[in-house]
Amino acid sequence: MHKMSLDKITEFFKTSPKYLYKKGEYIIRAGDQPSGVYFIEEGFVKVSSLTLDGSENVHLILKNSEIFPREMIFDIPPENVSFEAMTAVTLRRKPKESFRELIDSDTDALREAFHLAGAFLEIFTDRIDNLELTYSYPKTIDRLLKLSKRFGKYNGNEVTFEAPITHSVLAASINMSRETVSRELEKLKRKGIITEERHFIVIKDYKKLNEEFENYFVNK
Amino acid sequence: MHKMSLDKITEFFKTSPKYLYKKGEYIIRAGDQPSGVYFIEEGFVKVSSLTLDGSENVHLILKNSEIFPREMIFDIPPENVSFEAMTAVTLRRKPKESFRELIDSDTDALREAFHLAGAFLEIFTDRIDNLELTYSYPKTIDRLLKLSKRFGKYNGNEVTFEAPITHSVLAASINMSRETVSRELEKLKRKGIITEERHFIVIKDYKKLNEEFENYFVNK
DNA sequence: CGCAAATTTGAACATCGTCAACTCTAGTGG
DNA sequence: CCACTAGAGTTGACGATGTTCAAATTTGCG
Repeated sequence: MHKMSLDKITEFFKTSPKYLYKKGEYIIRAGDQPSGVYFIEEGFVKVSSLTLDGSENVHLILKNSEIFPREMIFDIPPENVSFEAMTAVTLRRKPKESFRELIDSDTDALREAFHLAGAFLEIFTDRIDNLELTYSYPKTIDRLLKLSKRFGKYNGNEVTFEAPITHSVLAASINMSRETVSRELEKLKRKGIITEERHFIVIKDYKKLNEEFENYFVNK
Repeated sequence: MHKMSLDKITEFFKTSPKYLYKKGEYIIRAGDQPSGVYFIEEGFVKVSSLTLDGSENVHLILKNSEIFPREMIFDIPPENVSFEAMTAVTLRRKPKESFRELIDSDTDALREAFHLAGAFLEIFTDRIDNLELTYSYPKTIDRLLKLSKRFGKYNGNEVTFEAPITHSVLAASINMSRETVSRELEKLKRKGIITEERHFIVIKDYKKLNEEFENYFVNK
């Protein structure tokens, strides 16, 4: 997300007890009534739903300092999504009412929440841009570039992801089959642009990855 | 959008001069520096971009009481999109600075803007849900259902659209070819669920359209 | 070491996009 | 009021891309 600090919101959650989740555990199951607003102190949370034909659909991966579920923060209808710990996760939780109260009474907190909304809009815009691509190669590349922005640790031209992004999570987030993702990543590996280490994708040459995306459309 | 009133924001724009646009005219061209924040008093505005391979991509259709561009409202990077009048359009315009000033100084206005953000998030969520569908038939139906929500005038089980949605706009908003949209609409027409009158789509049986969507996945 | 999860690979198949030719509709001007 | 034109929609054939299914292989971790 952006540079702006979320001091008031972070502060607000500091006083509540910690909740620990193990990798793979559900925090909220689709359809269940959430017990409040959650603040991620540590770890990664996968937000996903099942499509009508039974396949998984990864909407978003949340990281530390982010809050969920969205319907508790904004005035929007509840979404039918699950929240699952992708790694060991530490959360703080507050009742919905007290969060609403915070942003109703504290203008700074409201301003932070407004800012958060902007950040979400940006994530969604990225996601839409991706879904609009039709070919699997640029689509996969685009995803890697966006994931870098959100989860990448840069080291010169090399980027490592701090979140455990498996092929199948990647596929479910861009509406492609796992097999196709594997095939496209394979192409990138052969070109020496990425490698994979213990199921963690490493971008060896970020600049070249970018070029690879742009060049794709030149010959088309 | 939602039930909440946008009194403060509407009020704010009331004092600025009117701008009139004819059907087909550009309000902001992609890449141009917007001259301020626009408020739609009357008409429909198409927000679109050109994809890298040259095809049009309709992001959103804006209607009266809505404001644009997004980067003037939220702290997000500018988008490379065009704003085009789909019908005759009446706008009001204010400088960016004075809008920022409004939401910085007036908590009610900030609250309205926050609410607006929630509404946009919902629109985007709908759009993502659609883009995630893989088959053209349910995808087309889903689009019609969402368009009803935003532009529909209900009359019992019949819905007419107030915005001029051509096949080609429909196609460009769900990432399908115009031809495929035509074919899918044709199926719906044959089933008596929709009709078309002077290039305006009319949903004859909203309930059945809904069922048609859900049933699609039953046999799959 | 052994199991489960993750990935790879190949082949057959289906869906949708593209192209091209055609039809229909609405709006314009003579 | 008719002819013309541009925009919009229809239809059919074809091919490309990605999904699906299945079987084999690799990796990670207890």
